[in-house]
Amino acid sequence: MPELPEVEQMRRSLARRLEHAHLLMFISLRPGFPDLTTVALGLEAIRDAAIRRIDRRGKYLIWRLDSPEGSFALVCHPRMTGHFLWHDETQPLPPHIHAMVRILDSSGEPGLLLWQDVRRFGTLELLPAGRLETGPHALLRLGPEADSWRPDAAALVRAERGRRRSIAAWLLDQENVAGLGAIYVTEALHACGLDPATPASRLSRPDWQRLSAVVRDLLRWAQARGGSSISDYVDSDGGRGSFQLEHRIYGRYREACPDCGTTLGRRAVGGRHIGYCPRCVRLPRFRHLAKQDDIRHRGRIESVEKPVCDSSSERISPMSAQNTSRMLYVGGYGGRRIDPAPAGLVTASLSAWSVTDTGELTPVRTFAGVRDSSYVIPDPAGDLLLAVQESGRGGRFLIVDPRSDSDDPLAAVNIGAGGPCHLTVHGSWVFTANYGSGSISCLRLADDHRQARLVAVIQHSGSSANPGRQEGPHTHWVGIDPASCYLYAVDLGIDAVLRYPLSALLERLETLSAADAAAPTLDFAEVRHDRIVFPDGEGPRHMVFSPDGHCGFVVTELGNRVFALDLTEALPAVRDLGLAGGSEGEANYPAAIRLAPDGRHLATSIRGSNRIGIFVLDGATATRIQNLPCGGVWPRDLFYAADGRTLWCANEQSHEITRFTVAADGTIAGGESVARVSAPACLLEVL
DNA sequence: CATACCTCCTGAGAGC
DNA sequence: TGCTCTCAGGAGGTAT
Ligand SMILES: [Zn+2]
Repeated sequence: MPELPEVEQMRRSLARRLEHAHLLMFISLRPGFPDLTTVALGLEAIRDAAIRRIDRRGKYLIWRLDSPEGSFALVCHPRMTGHFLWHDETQPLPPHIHAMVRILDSSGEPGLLLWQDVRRFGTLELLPAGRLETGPHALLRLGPEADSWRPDAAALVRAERGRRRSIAAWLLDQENVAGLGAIYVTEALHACGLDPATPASRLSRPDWQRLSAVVRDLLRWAQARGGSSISDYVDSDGGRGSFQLEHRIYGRYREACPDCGTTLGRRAVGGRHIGYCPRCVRLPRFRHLAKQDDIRHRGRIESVEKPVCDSSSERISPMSAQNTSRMLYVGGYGGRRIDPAPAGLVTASLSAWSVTDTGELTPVRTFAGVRDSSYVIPDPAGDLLLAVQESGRGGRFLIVDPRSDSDDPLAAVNIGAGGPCHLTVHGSWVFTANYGSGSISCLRLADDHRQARLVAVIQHSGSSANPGRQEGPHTHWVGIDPASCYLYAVDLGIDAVLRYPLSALLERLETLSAADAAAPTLDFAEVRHDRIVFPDGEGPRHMVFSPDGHCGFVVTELGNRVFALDLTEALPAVRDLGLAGGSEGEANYPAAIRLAPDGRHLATSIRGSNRIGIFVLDGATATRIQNLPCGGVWPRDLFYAADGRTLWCANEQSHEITRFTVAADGTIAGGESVARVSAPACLLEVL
């Protein structure tokens, strides 16, 4: 199975129990496999082998063993199907087990580990530690680890000159980069718009830089997801990865390209196939095939040498922030949701754009140290930005100084929960909505707001009607009403808006904060709140308040509706105001709902049919007056400029910002693409 | 030498 | 149903 992320997952899983364990016996079950016999005999001669560490190099797993006879390395290569699994001896032995390892773990418990390898290509060998550093082993010839591959691009251009092999063959050669295989080569090449058959010698210096950056990001992202689990592959603890759900090209031969719809093809490389999209490739196999009109028609870049912005580039243009009064910040998943990269595409997860009087956007800078910022808000107390970072396991709260020369946030604070997607601030308190964990993290800002500390996590629980999306709580939005009476939390997973009386909550948090102990997790049942219940399966997502704070409007992601909440009631009921946008019968997943600065209109973004709905407010009700195409694909967020004349739309899947002009009657027009930025997820315009 | 092809295996799924 | 065919997370060996 495994490529680097999967072998790394195997390593982590094995290390949990094997590190500091003792290897008691290695039993070969196949007398006919000479390699296994050799390992068994070798280990028989070593008494009392302590397992110091489990390492990984490329796709090799290395058990580091210490014994009175010296140090040894058990070097394992899983090839296609080899892997270890823990065995319960009361159960029958699974098929294709070729060896067993008896151990005594650090707590004195015996364990039996099986080596299973259906196709028998995997290898196990025992080497004296010295031979790892010197011998002729292939392990010694491996190139740099793919997840930290930072090549000297100029040297590669020089080295490849005059050679003919394809870039796919080059990447698969473990002596160039270690750890890549068919999956990640396929995905990385598509992300770079490279045909697998392109000769490696055709790559320019920026091409190599971009390719290596994409490879690093891809592998790190895949590792955070536990790798790819195809068919029934599991790690030694039975765990599955989830990156296979994000394969865009691999395993989709003859299906439609997720980026352009063209039927995917494949190229034979080294006896197997690497998929690709014939239309998305920007660098064809041979230069003479690149017809100018074809390239123009496709809107792709004119020259491969044209510099491409990636997340490691510091400044996009030297223009400084203080020259312009309006600034649009775009947050999102720029580092990882990758694309065939048209010219001018900004791939940062947080970027700043100056807004001219005519509404044009000019990139000012990126923040390379910020990853996956799913939501960004201003700190009302100063000039800082507050954001949440939706990273693999533990989410983070970020404080960013947009004026700083540094690309790194001032602070990145663990929020004790996963998948944050929204946040709000009230004085020195920050609350994050954690979609992944279904919780609210409460953090206290330091006096200068340049640092923060996690004080408590309020954990929701429950589920609702949609088995795929509502198997548990998924807190999607948090906010405080204009009168500062309640902290509202919209939970998509349990079909409810919860409102926590703010003064009581803050009092409790202040007490916890003063105690200066580790942040506790509070069951939401133990924190006073009202529960505003939605119809089953609606999946409430985002909310806005009417200007007087008496009324709330909630858009539901699963039901595609807008609901009104009369917040002056002791227990508000929800009132259905109709479709958020699009049409009945379409698959629509609304994302944003925003109040226009005139206080009389609402805008909704409709993912699916890619529309924007405009509502006119009339007291506690709202009526939809427009249902327009958003100009892009998958409108994830909207933002009204402060003067109310412009509405920005972040199109996550077409990687662009579209712009609408807002008339005095609240209707919008336009939808032209004004900026290319990869996977935008949130917008914030400040003056 | 660099590069393309073949091989070592078993099982799953498609097509007939 | 069963049969044949192709393909699968890899890499080492062998012809050109
Ligand atoms: Zn395509």
